Amino acid sequence: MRALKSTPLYQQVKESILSRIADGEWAPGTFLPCETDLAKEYQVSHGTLRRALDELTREHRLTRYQGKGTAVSILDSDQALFKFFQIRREDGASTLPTSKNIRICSGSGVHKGATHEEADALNIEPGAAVVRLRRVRLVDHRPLFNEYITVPQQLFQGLENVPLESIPNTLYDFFQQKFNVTISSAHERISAMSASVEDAKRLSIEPHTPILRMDRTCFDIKGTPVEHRVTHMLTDGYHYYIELHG
Amino acid sequence: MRALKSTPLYQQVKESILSRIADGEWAPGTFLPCETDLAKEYQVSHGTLRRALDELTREHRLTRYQGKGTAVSILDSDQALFKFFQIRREDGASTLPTSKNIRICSGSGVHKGATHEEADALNIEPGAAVVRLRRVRLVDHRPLFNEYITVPQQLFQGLENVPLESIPNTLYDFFQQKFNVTISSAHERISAMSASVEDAKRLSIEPHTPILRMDRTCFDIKGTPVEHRVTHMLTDGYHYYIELHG
DNA sequence: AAGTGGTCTAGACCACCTT
DNA sequence: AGGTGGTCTAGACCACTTT
Repeated sequence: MRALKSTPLYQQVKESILSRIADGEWAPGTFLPCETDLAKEYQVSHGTLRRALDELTREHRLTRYQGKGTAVSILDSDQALFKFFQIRREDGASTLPTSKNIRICSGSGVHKGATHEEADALNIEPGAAVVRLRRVRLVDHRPLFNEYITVPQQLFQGLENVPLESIPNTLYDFFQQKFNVTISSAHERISAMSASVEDAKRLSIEPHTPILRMDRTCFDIKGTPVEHRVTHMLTDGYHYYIELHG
Repeated sequence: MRALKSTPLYQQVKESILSRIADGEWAPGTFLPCETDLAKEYQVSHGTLRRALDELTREHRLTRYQGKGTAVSILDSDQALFKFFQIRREDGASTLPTSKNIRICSGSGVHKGATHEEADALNIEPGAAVVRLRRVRLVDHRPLFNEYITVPQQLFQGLENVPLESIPNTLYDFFQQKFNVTISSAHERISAMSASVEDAKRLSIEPHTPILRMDRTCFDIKGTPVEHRVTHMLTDGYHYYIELHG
C-alpha cells in the first residue's frame, strides 16, 4: 500500500475499496468494517482512510450512518440519475407517471431486428436481435407519453417472455435486479414534432398537435449502451423539467 | 466564528468566504490570501480551513494552483454549467450559436415592468423595473432561436444603455464581468408549442410549425434568481442534447 | 531560498445509535 | 456504557512555482 509515491495514499485506498465492492466482497446494503479497523488493515491513519471513504460517499458508492457504520450504497437509478430530470405540472408539482404496457416482442433480421438507428445507438449490427417494449405512460390518469423501448436481446435474456403485467413502472430498477444491468449514464435528444396518427390515438389528441420527441440512450457502468428509448410526450399542462448545478 | 456549535466550523468558514466573494471583496480571477493567513484570520486550524477551501474548489467556486495560490474561479458558465446541455445537429456535431440582438429596453409599472410570470420567476414584485433583451440566435447562419430575456434592473444598472452591438454572444460571461452577477445554477422547463406569427417571421417558417419552448431561470451563487429567459427553438435538423451522469 | 498548496499523521473530543 | 461516524487541532513533510 505504500509502494507508489506518485499516487496519493487515499487514492490507492479508495481504489482498493472500490474493487473489493466490485468483486462482491462487500455487497450492496452490507456494512464495511469500522473506520479504525479499516485504517489498521490498510496501515494508514484515520484521516487518510476517512478521505477515501469521504470521496466514495460523495460519489454515492457508500452511505454513512452516524453511530451505525458505513454501508455499500444500493443504487436507485430512477431516483439518482433522473432526479433533476422530471415531468412537472404547470404549477410546478412533480408527478409520478404510471405505465400501461401494450406489447413486448423480440426479433432479429432485416424486418424485426435492430433498425439502423437502433443499431447505431446500441452499438450493435443492424438486424441484430433486440427486445422491444411498447407502452403508454399516464400522469394523473391521463395518457401523456407514447414510448418505444429497444434493448439488445443478448443482455436481457428472457425479457421477451415476461408477462406484460409483471413489467414494472420503474424499468431501471427491474433491469438491475433481474438482468444485472445497472444504468449509470444517459443522453437525450429533444426536439419538437407533430403528433402522428398513432400518437393521436394513444394520447387522445388531434393529429399534428405539437409534441416533444425525446430520444434517450442509456449506458451501463462500463459505458456499454443498453437501452434506446423514443418517447413522444404531450406537453399540454405539463412540461419537462431539468435542473442544472454549477 | 466559534459562536454556533450546531453548524460545523468549516461550514461557517466556507459560507463566509462565499459571501466575501459574492460581495466582491475577492473578484473572479484574483487570488485569496494564502491558507495559513486565512486560517489565522478565521482562528481555525490549517485542516479546517482547507476543508472549506476543498469544498469550494470541488464546487468550482475556487481554483487552486499548487505553488501559486488559490484564486476565485472565472466561471465560463456557458461552458461549465451548460456543458452537458447543447444544441446539436442531427449528425451529432456540436454547434456554436451566434446572436443577432434586436432590442434592449427597460421599464417598470403595469405595462413595461415585470409581468406576473417574470415576477414569479425572478422573485420580485409584478411591475418592478426590469431590462428586456430580444435576440435571435443563429446556428450555421440560420435563425433557430427566438429569445426573450428578462433581468431585474436593480442587479444590472446601466445594461439598458449598452449598445446592441456591444452585447456579446455569451451573456453569462458578460454578466459576471460587467455586473458581478455569476450564474451558478439554473432550471429549465421544456414543452412543445406551435410557432407564433413572430416566430414564423423571425425563423422563416410557417406559423403553427411545431417548435420547442424552453423557459429558463438562472440563479446566482446565493440562489437569487437573476435571469428569466424564454426561448422558442426550431428543431428542424437540430435538437437539444442533454447528458446525465450517475 | 522562500512561499504556496498537497498529503499524511496522531490524538482529542463531540454527536449519534445500540445494548 | 461502548461503539460508530463527525469535527477539529497541531505539526510534519512533500511537490510545485516564483524570486
